[in-house]
Amino acid sequence: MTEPMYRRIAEDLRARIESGAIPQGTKLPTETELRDRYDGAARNTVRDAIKLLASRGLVETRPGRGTFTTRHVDPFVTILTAVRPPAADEPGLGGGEGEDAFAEIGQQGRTTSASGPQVSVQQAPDDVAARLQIPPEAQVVCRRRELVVDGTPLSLRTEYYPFDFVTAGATDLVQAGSLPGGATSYLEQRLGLVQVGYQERILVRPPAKDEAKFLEITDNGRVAVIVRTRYQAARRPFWVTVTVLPAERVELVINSGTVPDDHTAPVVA
Amino acid sequence: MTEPMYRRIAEDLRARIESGAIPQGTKLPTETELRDRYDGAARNTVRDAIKLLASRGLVETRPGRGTFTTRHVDPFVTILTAVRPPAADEPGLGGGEGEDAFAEIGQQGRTTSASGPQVSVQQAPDDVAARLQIPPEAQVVCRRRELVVDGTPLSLRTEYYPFDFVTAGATDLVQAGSLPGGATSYLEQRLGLVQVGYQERILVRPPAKDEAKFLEITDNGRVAVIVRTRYQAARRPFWVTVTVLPAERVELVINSGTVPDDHTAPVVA
DNA sequence: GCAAATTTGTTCGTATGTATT
DNA sequence: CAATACATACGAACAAATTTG
Repeated sequence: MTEPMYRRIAEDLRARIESGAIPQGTKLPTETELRDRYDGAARNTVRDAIKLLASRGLVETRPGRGTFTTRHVDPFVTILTAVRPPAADEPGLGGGEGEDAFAEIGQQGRTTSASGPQVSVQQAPDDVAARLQIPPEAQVVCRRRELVVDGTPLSLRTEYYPFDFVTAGATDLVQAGSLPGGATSYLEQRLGLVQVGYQERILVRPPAKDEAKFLEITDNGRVAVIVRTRYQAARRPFWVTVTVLPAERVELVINSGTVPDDHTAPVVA
Repeated sequence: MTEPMYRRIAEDLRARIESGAIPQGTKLPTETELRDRYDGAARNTVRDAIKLLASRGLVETRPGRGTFTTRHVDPFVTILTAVRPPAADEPGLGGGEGEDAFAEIGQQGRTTSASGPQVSVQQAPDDVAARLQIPPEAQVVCRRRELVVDGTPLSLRTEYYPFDFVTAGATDLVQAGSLPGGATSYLEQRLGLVQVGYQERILVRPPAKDEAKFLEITDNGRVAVIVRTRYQAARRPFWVTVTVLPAERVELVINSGTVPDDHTAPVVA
Protein backbone atom coordinates (compact mmCIF):
# COMPACT_ATOMS: atom_id res chain seq x y z
CA MET A 1 0.00 0.00 0.00
CA THR A 2 3.02 2.27 0.19
CA GLU A 3 3.31 4.65 -2.69
CA PRO A 4 6.19 3.99 -5.08
CA MET A 5 9.28 6.01 -4.34
CA TYR A 6 9.19 8.10 -7.52
CA ARG A 7 5.68 9.19 -6.61
CA ARG A 8 6.70 10.10 -3.09
CA ILE A 9 9.56 12.17 -4.45
CA ALA A 10 7.24 13.84 -6.94
CA GLU A 11 4.73 14.53 -4.20
CA ASP A 12 7.36 16.10 -2.00
CA LEU A 13 8.61 18.31 -4.80
CA ARG A 14 5.06 19.24 -5.75
CA ALA A 15 4.36 20.36 -2.20
CA ARG A 16 7.52 22.46 -2.18
CA ILE A 17 6.64 24.08 -5.46
CA GLU A 18 3.03 24.82 -4.59
CA SER A 19 3.91 26.13 -1.15
CA GLY A 20 6.29 28.58 -2.76
CA ALA A 21 9.39 27.07 -1.19
CA ILE A 22 10.62 26.70 -4.76
CA PRO A 23 9.48 29.90 -6.49
CA GLN A 24 8.18 30.04 -10.03
CA GLY A 25 10.78 29.98 -12.76
CA THR A 26 13.63 28.83 -10.53
CA LYS A 27 15.91 25.89 -11.06
CA LEU A 28 15.41 22.70 -9.12
CA PRO A 29 18.43 20.91 -7.66
CA THR A 30 20.21 18.78 -10.24
CA GLU A 31 19.27 15.15 -10.63
CA THR A 32 22.38 13.99 -8.82
CA GLU A 33 21.70 16.39 -5.96
CA LEU A 34 18.13 15.15 -5.68
CA ARG A 35 19.39 11.58 -5.76
CA ASP A 36 21.49 12.25 -2.67
CA ARG A 37 18.73 14.19 -0.96
CA TYR A 38 16.17 11.42 -1.27
CA ASP A 39 17.89 8.67 0.66
CA GLY A 40 20.11 7.60 -2.18
CA ALA A 41 17.39 6.83 -4.71
CA ALA A 42 18.78 6.10 -8.15
CA ARG A 43 19.04 8.94 -10.60
CA ASN A 44 16.55 7.18 -12.87
CA THR A 45 14.04 7.14 -10.04
CA VAL A 46 14.48 10.86 -9.52
CA ARG A 47 14.05 11.30 -13.23
CA ASP A 48 10.77 9.38 -13.12
CA ALA A 49 9.55 11.75 -10.43
CA ILE A 50 10.50 14.74 -12.55
CA LYS A 51 8.77 13.27 -15.59
CA LEU A 52 5.60 12.94 -13.54
CA LEU A 53 5.77 16.59 -12.55
CA ALA A 54 6.51 17.56 -16.14
CA SER A 55 3.47 15.68 -17.40
CA ARG A 56 1.36 17.73 -15.01
CA GLY A 57 2.96 20.91 -16.25
CA LEU A 58 4.63 21.83 -12.96
CA VAL A 59 8.20 21.74 -14.23
CA GLU A 60 10.09 21.83 -17.51
CA THR A 61 13.47 20.30 -18.12
CA ARG A 62 16.01 21.67 -20.53
CA PRO A 63 18.98 19.59 -21.66
CA GLY A 64 22.27 20.82 -20.33
CA ARG A 65 20.60 23.42 -18.15
CA GLY A 66 18.38 21.85 -15.54
CA THR A 67 14.79 21.48 -14.42
CA PHE A 68 12.80 24.63 -13.82
CA THR A 69 9.45 25.27 -12.25
CA THR A 70 7.03 26.59 -14.83
CA ARG A 71 6.27 30.25 -14.78
CA HIS A 72 2.54 30.72 -14.50
CA VAL A 73 1.80 33.44 -16.95
CA ASP A 74 -1.67 34.91 -16.88
CA PRO A 75 -3.64 33.07 -19.50
CA PHE A 76 -4.50 35.01 -22.60
CA VAL A 77 -8.17 35.78 -22.58
CA THR A 78 -9.76 35.33 -25.95
CA ILE A 79 -13.28 36.55 -26.50
CA LEU A 80 -14.97 34.16 -28.87
CA THR A 81 -18.43 35.56 -29.17
CA ALA A 82 -19.86 38.61 -27.61
CA VAL A 83 -23.59 38.55 -28.02
CA ARG A 84 -25.11 41.79 -26.92
CA PRO A 85 -28.80 42.26 -26.30
CA PRO A 86 -30.14 42.81 -29.79
CA ALA A 87 -31.03 46.35 -30.74
CA ALA A 88 -33.61 47.06 -33.38
CA ASP A 89 -31.10 48.22 -35.97
CA GLU A 90 -28.58 45.48 -35.48
CA PRO A 91 -28.29 42.21 -37.33
CA GLY A 92 -27.64 40.66 -33.94
CA LEU A 93 -25.03 38.30 -35.26
CA GLY A 94 -22.38 39.24 -32.79
CA GLY A 95 -18.71 38.84 -33.56
CA GLY A 96 -17.61 37.72 -36.95
CA GLU A 97 -17.01 41.18 -38.28
CA GLY A 98 -13.83 42.07 -40.05
CA GLU A 99 -10.66 40.12 -40.57
CA ASP A 100 -9.98 39.82 -36.87
CA ALA A 101 -13.13 38.03 -35.96
CA PHE A 102 -11.76 36.25 -32.94
CA ALA A 103 -10.91 39.37 -31.02
CA GLU A 104 -7.85 38.62 -28.94
CA ILE A 105 -8.51 41.34 -26.48
CA GLY A 106 -7.95 41.52 -22.80
CA GLN A 107 -4.37 42.24 -23.74
CA GLN A 108 -4.39 45.98 -23.78
CA GLY A 109 -0.95 47.40 -23.39
CA ARG A 110 0.62 44.27 -24.82
CA THR A 111 2.83 44.22 -27.86
CA THR A 112 1.24 42.18 -30.59
CA SER A 113 3.03 41.08 -33.72
CA ALA A 114 1.54 39.01 -36.51
CA SER A 115 3.46 37.44 -39.35
CA GLY A 116 2.34 38.48 -42.79
CA PRO A 117 0.07 35.78 -44.15
CA GLN A 118 1.81 32.83 -45.76
CA VAL A 119 -0.32 31.95 -48.75
CA SER A 120 -0.55 28.59 -50.48
CA VAL A 121 -2.91 26.60 -52.66
CA GLN A 122 -3.34 22.97 -51.77
CA GLN A 123 -5.69 20.06 -51.56
CA ALA A 124 -8.17 20.62 -48.78
CA PRO A 125 -7.57 18.72 -45.53
CA ASP A 126 -10.38 16.24 -44.94
CA ASP A 127 -12.02 18.15 -42.14
CA VAL A 128 -11.87 21.45 -44.00
CA ALA A 129 -13.34 19.86 -47.13
CA ALA A 130 -16.19 18.47 -45.04
CA ARG A 131 -16.83 21.84 -43.43
CA LEU A 132 -16.77 23.66 -46.77
CA GLN A 133 -18.91 20.94 -48.34
CA ILE A 134 -16.50 20.50 -51.23
CA PRO A 135 -15.01 17.27 -52.61
CA PRO A 136 -12.01 15.93 -50.66
CA GLU A 137 -9.74 16.39 -53.66
CA ALA A 138 -10.73 20.03 -54.24
CA GLN A 139 -8.16 22.79 -54.02
CA VAL A 140 -8.32 25.50 -51.38
CA VAL A 141 -6.49 28.74 -50.74
CA CYS A 142 -4.68 28.75 -47.36
CA ARG A 143 -3.69 31.96 -45.67
CA ARG A 144 -1.70 31.24 -42.53
CA ARG A 145 -0.52 33.70 -39.88
CA GLU A 146 1.44 33.39 -36.69
CA LEU A 147 0.53 35.67 -33.82
CA VAL A 148 2.96 36.62 -31.05
CA VAL A 149 1.96 38.66 -27.99
CA ASP A 150 4.60 40.13 -25.71
CA GLY A 151 7.19 37.77 -27.07
CA THR A 152 5.03 34.73 -26.31
CA PRO A 153 3.60 32.83 -29.28
CA LEU A 154 -0.17 32.81 -29.04
CA SER A 155 -1.78 31.33 -32.11
CA LEU A 156 -1.44 29.74 -35.52
CA ARG A 157 -4.37 30.73 -37.66
CA THR A 158 -5.17 29.41 -41.11
CA GLU A 159 -7.98 30.68 -43.30
CA TYR A 160 -9.34 28.33 -45.96
CA TYR A 161 -11.29 29.46 -49.03
CA PRO A 162 -12.40 27.35 -51.99
CA PHE A 163 -10.01 27.90 -54.88
CA ASP A 164 -13.07 28.59 -57.04
CA PHE A 165 -13.21 32.00 -55.42
CA VAL A 166 -9.98 32.99 -57.15
CA THR A 167 -11.15 32.03 -60.63
CA ALA A 168 -14.46 33.73 -59.88
CA GLY A 169 -12.65 37.02 -59.38
CA ALA A 170 -11.29 37.17 -55.84
CA THR A 171 -7.75 37.10 -57.15
CA ASP A 172 -6.20 38.91 -54.19
CA LEU A 173 -6.80 35.83 -52.07
CA VAL A 174 -3.63 34.32 -53.44
CA GLN A 175 -1.62 37.48 -52.85
CA ALA A 176 0.63 37.42 -49.82
CA GLY A 177 -0.36 40.86 -48.59
CA SER A 178 -3.28 41.74 -46.40
CA LEU A 179 -6.61 41.98 -48.14
CA PRO A 180 -7.83 45.52 -48.74
CA GLY A 181 -10.37 46.30 -46.05
CA GLY A 182 -10.30 42.81 -44.61
CA ALA A 183 -11.43 39.49 -46.02
CA THR A 184 -15.09 39.96 -45.10
CA SER A 185 -15.62 43.10 -47.10
CA TYR A 186 -13.32 41.89 -49.87
CA LEU A 187 -15.40 38.76 -50.43
CA GLU A 188 -18.57 40.80 -50.34
CA GLN A 189 -17.33 43.32 -52.88
CA ARG A 190 -15.83 40.81 -55.25
CA LEU A 191 -18.23 37.89 -54.98
CA GLY A 192 -21.25 39.30 -53.20
CA LEU A 193 -20.82 36.86 -50.32
CA VAL A 194 -22.50 37.97 -47.12
CA GLN A 195 -22.14 36.11 -43.87
CA VAL A 196 -25.40 35.16 -42.18
CA GLY A 197 -24.03 32.97 -39.41
CA TYR A 198 -21.12 30.98 -38.20
CA GLN A 199 -20.28 28.00 -36.10
CA GLU A 200 -17.30 27.54 -33.83
CA ARG A 201 -16.14 24.11 -32.74
CA ILE A 202 -13.58 23.79 -29.99
CA LEU A 203 -11.53 20.66 -29.47
CA VAL A 204 -8.37 19.72 -27.62
CA ARG A 205 -5.62 17.42 -28.90
CA PRO A 206 -1.86 16.85 -28.71
CA PRO A 207 0.12 19.25 -30.87
CA ALA A 208 1.59 18.43 -34.25
CA LYS A 209 5.34 18.83 -34.42
CA ASP A 210 5.31 22.28 -36.03
CA GLU A 211 2.60 23.48 -33.67
CA ALA A 212 4.58 22.36 -30.63
CA LYS A 213 7.64 24.14 -31.95
CA PHE A 214 6.04 27.46 -32.68
CA LEU A 215 3.79 27.56 -29.61
CA GLU A 216 6.65 26.39 -27.38
CA ILE A 217 4.72 23.61 -25.73
CA THR A 218 6.25 20.39 -24.53
CA ASP A 219 5.58 16.86 -25.68
CA ASN A 220 2.83 16.32 -23.17
CA GLY A 221 1.12 19.64 -23.73
CA ARG A 222 -2.11 20.17 -25.62
CA VAL A 223 -3.46 22.58 -28.16
CA ALA A 224 -6.97 23.95 -28.31
CA VAL A 225 -8.27 24.14 -31.85
CA ILE A 226 -11.06 26.48 -32.85
CA VAL A 227 -12.68 25.69 -36.17
CA ARG A 228 -14.88 28.52 -37.35
CA THR A 229 -17.13 27.89 -40.31
CA ARG A 230 -18.86 30.88 -41.84
CA TYR A 231 -22.11 30.57 -43.69
CA GLN A 232 -23.63 32.69 -46.41
CA ALA A 233 -27.17 32.71 -47.72
CA ALA A 234 -28.91 29.32 -47.98
CA ARG A 235 -26.69 28.13 -45.15
CA ARG A 236 -23.85 27.42 -47.51
CA PRO A 237 -20.37 27.43 -45.93
CA PHE A 238 -17.86 29.62 -47.70
CA TRP A 239 -14.94 30.18 -45.37
CA VAL A 240 -13.22 28.13 -42.67
CA THR A 241 -10.78 29.46 -40.08
CA VAL A 242 -8.67 27.10 -37.99
CA THR A 243 -6.97 28.63 -34.96
CA VAL A 244 -4.48 26.61 -32.93
CA LEU A 245 -3.72 27.84 -29.40
CA PRO A 246 -1.62 26.55 -26.51
CA ALA A 247 -4.43 25.06 -24.44
CA GLU A 248 -2.82 25.64 -21.07
CA ARG A 249 -2.07 29.28 -21.71
CA VAL A 250 -5.39 30.52 -22.95
CA GLU A 251 -8.86 31.05 -21.64
CA LEU A 252 -11.78 31.33 -23.99
CA VAL A 253 -14.66 33.59 -23.07
CA ILE A 254 -18.18 33.70 -24.36
CA ASN A 255 -20.47 36.52 -23.32
CA SER A 256 -24.17 36.48 -23.80
CA GLY A 257 -26.70 39.09 -22.83
CA THR A 258 -25.80 41.73 -20.27
CA VAL A 259 -22.57 41.02 -18.41
CA PRO A 260 -20.02 43.21 -16.61
CA ASP A 261 -17.53 45.04 -18.78
CA ASP A 262 -14.37 43.77 -17.21
CA HIS A 263 -14.01 40.28 -18.58
CA THR A 264 -10.25 40.46 -18.59
CA ALA A 265 -9.49 38.72 -15.32
CA PRO A 266 -8.89 35.02 -15.83
CA VAL A 267 -10.47 32.57 -13.40
CA VAL A 268 -7.80 31.37 -11.04
CA ALA A 269 -8.42 27.67 -11.34
CA MET B 1 21.13 13.32 -36.48
CA THR B 2 19.72 9.88 -35.95
CA GLU B 3 16.61 9.83 -33.85
CA PRO B 4 16.87 7.98 -30.53
CA MET B 5 15.79 4.37 -30.73
CA TYR B 6 12.76 4.74 -28.49
CA ARG B 7 11.46 7.46 -30.77
CA ARG B 8 12.02 5.33 -33.85
CA ILE B 9 10.13 2.48 -32.24
CA ALA B 10 7.34 4.81 -31.23
CA GLU B 11 7.22 6.23 -34.74
CA ASP B 12 7.00 2.77 -36.25
CA LEU B 13 4.20 1.76 -33.91
CA ARG B 14 2.39 5.04 -34.50
CA ALA B 15 2.47 4.44 -38.25
CA ARG B 16 1.10 0.93 -37.79
CA ILE B 17 -1.67 2.16 -35.57
CA GLU B 18 -2.68 5.06 -37.77
CA SER B 19 -2.54 2.98 -40.94
CA GLY B 20 -4.94 0.55 -39.34
CA ALA B 21 -2.44 -2.32 -39.29
CA ILE B 22 -3.13 -2.42 -35.57
CA PRO B 23 -6.86 -1.81 -35.29
CA GLN B 24 -8.45 0.27 -32.56
CA GLY B 25 -8.90 -1.37 -29.22
CA THR B 26 -6.57 -4.28 -29.93
CA LYS B 27 -3.66 -5.43 -27.86
CA LEU B 28 -0.14 -4.62 -28.89
CA PRO B 29 2.55 -7.29 -28.68
CA THR B 30 3.93 -7.64 -25.18
CA GLU B 31 6.98 -5.66 -24.18
CA THR B 32 9.23 -8.69 -24.43
CA GLU B 33 7.87 -9.53 -27.89
CA LEU B 34 8.47 -5.95 -29.02
CA ARG B 35 11.96 -6.10 -27.56
CA ASP B 36 12.80 -9.05 -29.80
CA ARG B 37 11.10 -7.51 -32.80
CA TYR B 38 13.10 -4.30 -32.67
CA ASP B 39 16.62 -5.60 -33.09
CA GLY B 40 16.98 -6.65 -29.49
CA ALA B 41 16.39 -3.24 -27.96
CA ALA B 42 16.14 -3.41 -24.20
CA ARG B 43 12.73 -3.78 -22.66
CA ASN B 44 13.14 -0.42 -20.96
CA THR B 45 13.66 1.19 -24.34
CA VAL B 46 10.46 -0.39 -25.66
CA ARG B 47 8.70 0.89 -22.56
CA ASP B 48 9.95 4.41 -23.26
CA ALA B 49 8.46 4.16 -26.74
CA ILE B 50 5.14 3.03 -25.30
CA LYS B 51 5.16 5.84 -22.76
CA LEU B 52 5.60 8.32 -25.59
CA LEU B 53 2.61 6.90 -27.41
CA ALA B 54 0.61 6.87 -24.20
CA SER B 55 1.37 10.54 -23.57
CA ARG B 56 -0.08 11.29 -27.01
CA GLY B 57 -3.16 9.28 -26.24
CA LEU B 58 -2.56 6.60 -28.87
CA VAL B 59 -2.29 3.67 -26.48
CA GLU B 60 -3.18 2.77 -22.92
CA THR B 61 -1.38 0.23 -20.80
CA ARG B 62 -3.02 -1.86 -18.13
CA PRO B 63 -0.96 -3.74 -15.55
CA GLY B 64 -1.05 -7.46 -15.99
CA ARG B 65 -3.07 -7.20 -19.20
CA GLY B 66 -1.12 -5.45 -21.89
CA THR B 67 -0.97 -2.31 -24.00
CA PHE B 68 -4.01 -1.49 -26.08
CA THR B 69 -4.63 1.00 -28.81
CA THR B 70 -7.17 3.57 -27.70
CA ARG B 71 -10.64 3.27 -29.05
CA HIS B 72 -11.54 6.50 -30.75
CA VAL B 73 -15.04 7.18 -29.65
CA ASP B 74 -16.85 9.93 -31.43
CA PRO B 75 -16.39 13.02 -29.32
CA PHE B 76 -19.44 14.18 -27.46
CA VAL B 77 -20.72 17.31 -29.06
CA THR B 78 -21.80 19.88 -26.54
CA ILE B 79 -23.67 22.92 -27.71
CA LEU B 80 -22.63 25.81 -25.55
CA THR B 81 -24.57 28.67 -26.97
CA ALA B 82 -27.06 28.68 -29.77
CA VAL B 83 -27.71 32.23 -30.76
CA ARG B 84 -30.51 32.41 -33.24
CA PRO B 85 -31.26 35.47 -35.31
CA PRO B 86 -33.24 37.61 -32.88
CA ALA B 87 -36.96 37.80 -33.44
CA ALA B 88 -38.93 40.81 -32.26
CA ASP B 89 -40.58 38.95 -29.41
CA GLU B 90 -37.50 37.20 -28.14
CA PRO B 91 -35.14 38.37 -25.43
CA GLY B 92 -32.36 37.15 -27.69
CA LEU B 93 -30.31 35.78 -24.87
CA GLY B 94 -29.85 32.35 -26.30
CA GLY B 95 -29.17 29.37 -24.12
CA GLY B 96 -29.20 29.61 -20.40
CA GLU B 97 -32.79 28.54 -19.99
CA GLY B 98 -33.73 25.87 -17.51
CA GLU B 99 -31.64 23.64 -15.33
CA ASP B 100 -29.94 22.01 -18.27
CA ALA B 101 -28.44 25.11 -19.71
CA PHE B 102 -25.48 23.45 -21.36
CA ALA B 103 -27.50 21.24 -23.64
CA GLU B 104 -25.57 18.05 -24.18
CA ILE B 105 -27.26 17.20 -27.39
CA GLY B 106 -25.92 15.53 -30.46
CA GLN B 107 -26.41 12.34 -28.50
CA GLN B 108 -29.85 11.35 -29.60
CA GLY B 109 -30.46 7.69 -29.05
CA ARG B 110 -27.89 7.55 -26.30
CA THR B 111 -28.61 6.43 -22.79
CA THR B 112 -27.98 9.22 -20.35
CA SER B 113 -27.83 8.81 -16.60
CA ALA B 114 -27.17 11.54 -14.08
CA SER B 115 -26.49 11.05 -10.42
CA GLY B 116 -28.87 12.79 -8.11
CA PRO B 117 -27.26 16.01 -6.94
CA GLN B 118 -24.87 15.71 -4.04
CA VAL B 119 -25.50 18.77 -1.92
CA SER B 120 -23.11 20.41 0.50
CA VAL B 121 -22.47 23.75 2.13
CA GLN B 122 -18.89 24.89 2.23
CA GLN B 123 -16.52 27.79 2.02
CA ALA B 124 -16.40 29.10 -1.51
CA PRO B 125 -13.38 28.14 -3.62
CA ASP B 126 -11.33 31.21 -4.47
CA ASP B 127 -12.32 31.38 -8.09
CA VAL B 128 -16.01 30.86 -7.33
CA ALA B 129 -15.94 33.56 -4.65
CA ALA B 130 -14.36 35.93 -7.14
CA ARG B 131 -16.97 35.14 -9.78
CA LEU B 132 -19.83 35.55 -7.32
CA GLN B 133 -18.25 38.72 -5.94
CA ILE B 134 -18.53 37.47 -2.39
CA PRO B 135 -15.83 37.41 0.32
CA PRO B 136 -13.42 34.47 0.10
CA GLU B 137 -14.58 33.14 3.46
CA ALA B 138 -18.28 33.20 2.55
CA GLN B 139 -20.31 30.01 2.49
CA VAL B 140 -21.86 28.64 -0.68
CA VAL B 141 -24.29 25.88 -1.51
CA CYS B 142 -22.77 23.25 -3.83
CA ARG B 143 -24.93 20.96 -5.90
CA ARG B 144 -22.80 18.42 -7.71
CA ARG B 145 -23.88 15.90 -10.33
CA GLU B 146 -22.13 13.25 -12.34
CA LEU B 147 -23.31 12.61 -15.88
CA VAL B 148 -22.77 9.32 -17.72
CA VAL B 149 -23.68 8.79 -21.36
CA ASP B 150 -23.77 5.30 -22.83
CA GLY B 151 -21.68 3.97 -20.00
CA THR B 152 -18.97 6.57 -20.60
CA PRO B 153 -18.55 9.25 -17.95
CA LEU B 154 -19.04 12.66 -19.52
CA SER B 155 -19.07 15.43 -16.98
CA LEU B 156 -18.81 16.55 -13.38
CA ARG B 157 -20.97 19.59 -12.83
CA THR B 158 -21.17 21.68 -9.71
CA GLU B 159 -23.58 24.54 -9.19
CA TYR B 160 -22.62 27.22 -6.66
CA TYR B 161 -25.09 29.59 -5.00
CA PRO B 162 -24.42 32.05 -2.17
CA PHE B 163 -25.61 30.56 1.10
CA ASP B 164 -27.51 33.78 1.68
CA PHE B 165 -30.09 32.50 -0.81
CA VAL B 166 -31.11 29.78 1.65
CA THR B 167 -31.69 32.13 4.55
CA ALA B 168 -33.50 34.47 2.18
CA GLY B 169 -36.05 31.79 1.45
CA ALA B 170 -34.66 29.44 -1.21
CA THR B 171 -34.51 26.60 1.28
CA ASP B 172 -34.84 23.82 -1.28
CA LEU B 173 -31.33 24.62 -2.51
CA VAL B 174 -29.92 22.53 0.34
CA GLN B 175 -32.28 19.63 -0.35
CA ALA B 176 -30.76 16.72 -2.20
CA GLY B 177 -33.64 16.30 -4.62
CA SER B 178 -34.11 18.10 -7.91
CA LEU B 179 -35.50 21.58 -7.69
CA PRO B 180 -39.16 21.87 -8.65
CA GLY B 181 -39.29 23.22 -12.19
CA GLY B 182 -35.54 23.72 -12.41
CA ALA B 183 -33.22 26.07 -10.61
CA THR B 184 -33.88 29.01 -12.90
CA SER B 185 -37.60 29.22 -12.24
CA TYR B 186 -37.12 28.26 -8.59
CA LEU B 187 -34.80 31.19 -7.96
CA GLU B 188 -37.13 33.51 -9.79
CA GLN B 189 -40.19 32.42 -7.81
CA ARG B 190 -38.51 32.44 -4.42
CA LEU B 191 -36.11 35.35 -4.72
CA GLY B 192 -37.22 37.21 -7.81
CA LEU B 193 -33.88 36.65 -9.49
CA VAL B 194 -34.00 36.98 -13.28
CA GLN B 195 -31.04 36.20 -15.49
CA VAL B 196 -30.08 38.96 -17.90
CA GLY B 197 -26.85 37.51 -19.20
CA TYR B 198 -24.10 35.02 -18.63
CA GLN B 199 -20.47 34.47 -19.31
CA GLU B 200 -18.73 31.21 -20.08
CA ARG B 201 -15.01 30.77 -19.62
CA ILE B 202 -13.30 27.71 -21.01
CA LEU B 203 -9.92 26.54 -19.80
CA VAL B 204 -7.86 23.36 -20.01
CA ARG B 205 -5.78 21.86 -17.20
CA PRO B 206 -4.58 18.52 -15.83
CA PRO B 207 -7.24 16.65 -13.89
CA ALA B 208 -7.49 16.52 -10.12
CA LYS B 209 -7.31 13.02 -8.72
CA ASP B 210 -11.07 12.56 -8.30
CA GLU B 211 -11.76 14.02 -11.73
CA ALA B 212 -9.28 11.64 -13.35
CA LYS B 213 -10.90 8.73 -11.59
CA PHE B 214 -14.49 9.51 -12.49
CA LEU B 215 -13.81 10.63 -16.05
CA GLU B 216 -11.46 7.71 -16.65
CA ILE B 217 -8.62 9.75 -18.01
CA THR B 218 -4.98 8.89 -17.61
CA ASP B 219 -2.25 10.78 -15.81
CA ASN B 220 -1.30 12.75 -18.88
CA GLY B 221 -4.82 13.56 -19.96
CA ARG B 222 -6.54 16.92 -19.62
CA VAL B 223 -9.89 18.24 -18.57
CA ALA B 224 -11.76 21.11 -20.11
CA VAL B 225 -13.44 23.30 -17.52
CA ILE B 226 -16.39 25.49 -18.35
CA VAL B 227 -17.15 28.16 -15.78
CA ARG B 228 -20.52 29.74 -16.36
CA THR B 229 -21.40 32.84 -14.40
CA ARG B 230 -24.99 34.02 -14.55
CA TYR B 231 -25.91 37.65 -14.02
CA GLN B 232 -29.09 39.24 -12.80
CA ALA B 233 -30.13 42.87 -12.96
CA ALA B 234 -27.41 45.47 -12.40
CA ARG B 235 -24.90 42.94 -13.72
CA ARG B 236 -24.69 41.22 -10.38
CA PRO B 237 -23.55 37.58 -10.50
CA PHE B 238 -25.81 35.17 -8.63
CA TRP B 239 -25.00 31.67 -9.79
CA VAL B 240 -21.85 29.88 -10.94
CA THR B 241 -21.72 26.52 -12.70
CA VAL B 242 -18.45 24.63 -13.10
CA THR B 243 -18.48 21.77 -15.58
CA VAL B 244 -15.48 19.45 -15.90
CA LEU B 245 -15.20 17.40 -19.08
CA PRO B 246 -12.63 14.98 -20.50
CA ALA B 247 -10.96 17.38 -22.92
CA GLU B 248 -10.00 14.76 -25.47
CA ARG B 249 -13.46 13.25 -25.71
CA VAL B 250 -15.58 16.32 -26.19
CA GLU B 251 -16.13 18.97 -28.77
CA LEU B 252 -17.75 22.27 -27.85
CA VAL B 253 -19.93 24.01 -30.39
CA ILE B 254 -21.08 27.58 -30.58
CA ASN B 255 -23.62 28.59 -33.17
CA SER B 256 -24.36 32.14 -34.09
CA GLY B 257 -26.81 33.46 -36.63
CA THR B 258 -28.11 31.17 -39.34
CA VAL B 259 -26.29 27.86 -39.60
CA PRO B 260 -27.22 24.40 -40.90
CA ASP B 261 -29.32 22.26 -38.58
CA ASP B 262 -27.04 19.25 -38.44
CA HIS B 263 -24.32 20.29 -36.09
CA THR B 264 -23.90 16.84 -34.73
CA ALA B 265 -20.98 15.63 -36.82
CA PRO B 266 -17.67 16.26 -35.09
CA VAL B 267 -14.79 17.68 -37.07
CA VAL B 268 -12.41 14.88 -37.84
CA ALA B 269 -9.22 16.51 -36.68
C1' DG C 1 36.76 29.93 -30.82
C1' DC C 2 37.91 25.99 -28.04
C1' DA C 3 38.15 22.90 -24.15
C1' DA C 4 36.49 21.48 -19.86
C1' DA C 5 32.85 21.00 -16.67
C1' DT C 6 28.06 20.51 -15.79
C1' DT C 7 23.55 18.71 -16.62
C1' DT C 8 20.10 16.27 -18.81
C1' DG C 9 19.07 12.43 -22.44
C1' DT C 10 19.40 7.64 -24.04
C1' DT C 11 20.33 2.80 -23.55
C1' DC C 12 21.46 -1.37 -21.51
C1' DG C 13 21.08 -5.17 -18.01
C1' DT C 14 19.09 -7.03 -14.02
C1' DA C 15 16.12 -7.83 -10.15
C1' DT C 16 11.90 -7.64 -7.82
C1' DG C 17 6.99 -6.11 -7.05
C1' DT C 18 2.10 -6.09 -8.39
C1' DA C 19 -2.02 -6.92 -11.16
C1' DT C 20 -4.51 -10.09 -14.06
C1' DT C 21 -5.66 -14.39 -16.04
C1' DC D 1 -1.23 -21.49 -7.00
C1' DA D 2 1.15 -20.72 -11.33
C1' DA D 3 2.01 -18.13 -15.44
C1' DT D 4 1.97 -13.86 -17.79
C1' DA D 5 2.56 -8.94 -18.31
C1' DC D 6 3.31 -4.50 -16.83
C1' DA D 7 5.47 -1.39 -12.84
C1' DT D 8 9.18 -0.01 -10.03
C1' DA D 9 13.96 0.36 -8.86
C1' DC D 10 18.94 0.15 -9.09
C1' DG D 11 23.41 0.91 -11.29
C1' DA D 12 26.31 1.92 -15.12
C1' DA D 13 27.98 3.94 -19.30
C1' DC D 14 27.97 7.03 -22.94
C1' DA D 15 25.72 10.84 -25.80
C1' DA D 16 24.10 15.51 -26.44
C1' DA D 17 23.19 20.22 -25.01
C1' DT D 18 24.69 24.16 -22.49
C1' DT D 19 27.56 26.99 -19.77
C1' DT D 20 31.92 28.48 -18.21
C1' DG D 21 36.75 29.45 -18.22
